[in-house]
Amino acid sequence: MRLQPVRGTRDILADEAARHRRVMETARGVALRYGYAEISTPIFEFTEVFQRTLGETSDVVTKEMYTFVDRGGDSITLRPEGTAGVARALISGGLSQNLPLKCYYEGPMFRYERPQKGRYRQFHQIGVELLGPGDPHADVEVIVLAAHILEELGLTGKTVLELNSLGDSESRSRYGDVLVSYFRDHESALSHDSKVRLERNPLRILDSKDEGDRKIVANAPLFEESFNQASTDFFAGVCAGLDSLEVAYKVNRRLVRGLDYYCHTAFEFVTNELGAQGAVIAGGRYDGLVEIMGGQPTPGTGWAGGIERLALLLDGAPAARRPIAIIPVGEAGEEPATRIANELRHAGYTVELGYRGNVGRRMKRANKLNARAAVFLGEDELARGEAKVRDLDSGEEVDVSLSGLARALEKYR
RNA sequence: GCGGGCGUAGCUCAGUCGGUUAGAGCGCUAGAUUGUGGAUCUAGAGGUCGGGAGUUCAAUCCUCCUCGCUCGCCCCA
Repeated sequence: MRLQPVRGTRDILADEAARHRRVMETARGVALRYGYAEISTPIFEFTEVFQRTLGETSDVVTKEMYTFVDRGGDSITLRPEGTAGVARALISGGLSQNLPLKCYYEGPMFRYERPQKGRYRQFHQIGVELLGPGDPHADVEVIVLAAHILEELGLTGKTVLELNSLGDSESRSRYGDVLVSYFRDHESALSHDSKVRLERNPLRILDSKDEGDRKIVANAPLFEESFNQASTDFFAGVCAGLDSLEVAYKVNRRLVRGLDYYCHTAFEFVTNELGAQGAVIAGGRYDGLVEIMGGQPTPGTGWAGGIERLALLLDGAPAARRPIAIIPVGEAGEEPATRIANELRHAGYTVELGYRGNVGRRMKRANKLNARAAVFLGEDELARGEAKVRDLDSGEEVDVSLSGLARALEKYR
């Protein structure tokens, strides 16, 4: 038996768990204020759900999916991202009768990749989807929502919003042709990786990190040169919306999307503090997705954020609550201790009850847990129906009647 | 999937140019203190030196394989 977590998975405990929770609670709270309702889709779906929507040639499909055949003979895949499941729910749950659908989700995703800092095989995402509206206001809303979450997490200064447009499907496809023919002329000078991209995903050449590629890319035709009027107007609308709300962004004409269903808006909130894993929140518009899955054509826009990556940017763990330590003194205190701890917990206190050792040991433990106060239950006090309460910051001690204990501890809550 | 670096106690790390019982600090357990914390002193527990194979009289150290971590590439949150 191998006593280690599977590669790319890990146990998340204590401080790190607290940071994750802070990311999720902050995101959920902000999303609710924007009218987004929580949705929880299954963490596995029929394989086709992801195969169809992610595009047969994307890396996610060809080499990164956790796929297996279940006992009923169906091909099942652990979700590598959240959008496809939401789109599937929209169709199979009849939610398209009640558009717009505004939802927030959080939970684990799975990709079979080589782990790195901020990248795991089981990782966790928060995300929102806005299905129905096909106009730039919707894109502005989800971007502003993301910016708002980062603001509440105190990460505005550590991230930059990069923005681009891929144009509508007509413009994107025209641009694809122009781009492929340009790169064909320079094919011999392209890196090996980019020669492969040229066949499978030419847009990806634009954000290649290879020096030689970058020189060729510098003179490549730009997206907007292939835009029709509608695409130009759409992007202008998004920019205007962000401007009016004073959300800072940087247009990055090389920003593209790996997944096939994106159109128009593409954006990423990036940081330079996580090495190669710069993107902490990324998303865009995916008007063709629902139709590809067999539903009525439904525009959509949204994003996903990496909880691990966001948590890594957070400064410290949120302060743990300071408990009240209950300390039985001698045999006589043992039974009352559990009873009083129970009462105080029901009264809403965070209570720590040591399990063994003399008073000195228990005090050391209380101190290590950063307890705010200690309640001593000794034979003498109990005989009088009292307990001794010690303020662990000041060292001050007072005797308090057991019946008034909960009230007396109010200032240490 | 490709390339580089690294795996010695719970944590951070020494160390052995191949040689007997592998060390430190912190942490942990206990005592000094059977009714009072943070300090101090004392004692103790804790290691298949990541795993396997090879070379050798002898391997934690050298070689190979493997697992894991890490950085970069691919791709992506």
